[in-house]
Amino acid sequence: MALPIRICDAAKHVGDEVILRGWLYGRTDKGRLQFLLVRDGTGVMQAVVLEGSVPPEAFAAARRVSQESSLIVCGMVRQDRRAPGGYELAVSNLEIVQLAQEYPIQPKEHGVDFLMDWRHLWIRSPRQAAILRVRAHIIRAIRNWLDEHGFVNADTPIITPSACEGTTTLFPIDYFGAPAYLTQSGQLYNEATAMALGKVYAFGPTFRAEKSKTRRHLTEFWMVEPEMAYADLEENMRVAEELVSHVVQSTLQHCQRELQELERDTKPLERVCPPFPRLHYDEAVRLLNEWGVPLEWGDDFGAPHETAIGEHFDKPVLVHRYPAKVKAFYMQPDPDRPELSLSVDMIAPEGYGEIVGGGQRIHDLALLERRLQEHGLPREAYEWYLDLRRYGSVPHSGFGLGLERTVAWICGLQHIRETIPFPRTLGRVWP
RNA sequence: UCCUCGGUAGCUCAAUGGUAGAGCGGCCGGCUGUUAACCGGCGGGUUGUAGGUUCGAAUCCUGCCCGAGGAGCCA
Repeated sequence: MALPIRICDAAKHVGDEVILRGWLYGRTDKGRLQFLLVRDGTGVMQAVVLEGSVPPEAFAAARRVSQESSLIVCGMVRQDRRAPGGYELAVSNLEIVQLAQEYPIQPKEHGVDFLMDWRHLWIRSPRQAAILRVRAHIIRAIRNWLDEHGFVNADTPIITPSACEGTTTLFPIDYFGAPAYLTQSGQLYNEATAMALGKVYAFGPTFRAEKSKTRRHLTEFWMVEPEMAYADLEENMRVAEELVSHVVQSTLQHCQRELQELERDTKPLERVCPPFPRLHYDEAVRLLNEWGVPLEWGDDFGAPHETAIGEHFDKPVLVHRYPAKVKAFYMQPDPDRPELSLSVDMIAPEGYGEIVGGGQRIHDLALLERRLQEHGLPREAYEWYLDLRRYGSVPHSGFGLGLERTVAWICGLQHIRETIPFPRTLGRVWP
């Protein structure tokens, strides 16, 4: 009896009578011979329908089935080097589930705006589906590594009460008449859960109302944010490089088919293993000026600086000890040079920019209070955060890894908007 | 917010002040090995929008709208 199979398992069923349930991706009409490209979410397979080998009504269906119609196809799997992918289905019967209307997306070049308007259908294309499968694997790899290394998943709220660092980059919402905001980071809460559980991570969406219009920005994106009690900057960097290396190697191992579909050159990814180069901020400034990308000591990196650093190394680079004034208020100062912070950014190779930002947090109550004041932040909003320094404070560190930037890098994509099923960017909240 | 480029058929584009076109998709017909097939036929337009210049504007000028790339911004 014929059994339903998934196209990704077709090679295991050569000679078997099977059932494919999917959608018509494409076709070639040769008259008495119909080549139907059927996709089922796991892959695409050619189904060959020959007049006379199927009931007349099934052949009629094969002739009129339109792109993206849903259909169920029965037949025998056979190996044939003429078939895309090497396997095809010799069809014995076929049934249209729903005959699709004229499909707007053709298998050819389209403009970005057009495709984004049809994003709910665009994700059916093999390339977009491959990206989403890689994204899913990367999420799994991140969770697996953290779970296996003693981190407890403790998610932080998406609705937050106060505008901690100014309201311009926050999306305000009406919380039963009171102002509230969508989170831009779970970090402050992670520090609380880390004091409760030792090593934790939050993994969820974050929101930034920045008017950024670049290939690296979304207004809604996902971050994984590990936080560790009793960890210093060095341990933080070790965890970041091991996590990123694991994610890359695991993706190479499990997503060969997808990376091939994306035509990703995997050689640069194969090199991604510990240790990553570590670059002191002082040294980074010196090198950038040497390379002709001027940067004054004390300034933060812009896109050209990140690109230059990424281009000069064949692994992600850990840039550490940025000047305190370009980093957040809670960054622990370098004990030897208080004008520097114990901060770290990881810059991905191949021009993909910053994928990790983090550092060691201030654990001293008095210093943290002083920093809040210096940054002009409302103390009342941070009382609970200051409590973490009143009740068993310890040195601690953590970082945030941007999921979409990581997916874009590993997949080798030109734009971050393809890394999430329904991207939210400046000027697009639809569909 | 700034800079640059763009907006013509469902899609991808052409027409460089003088009759708005092609390819693809769709529809009809043909073909037993196609690979974004091929061959023949058929439909498809308020040239983003509002003004201006001109005998005449898709084309030149101005405002606005929308989009793309980049910058700034971005724990």
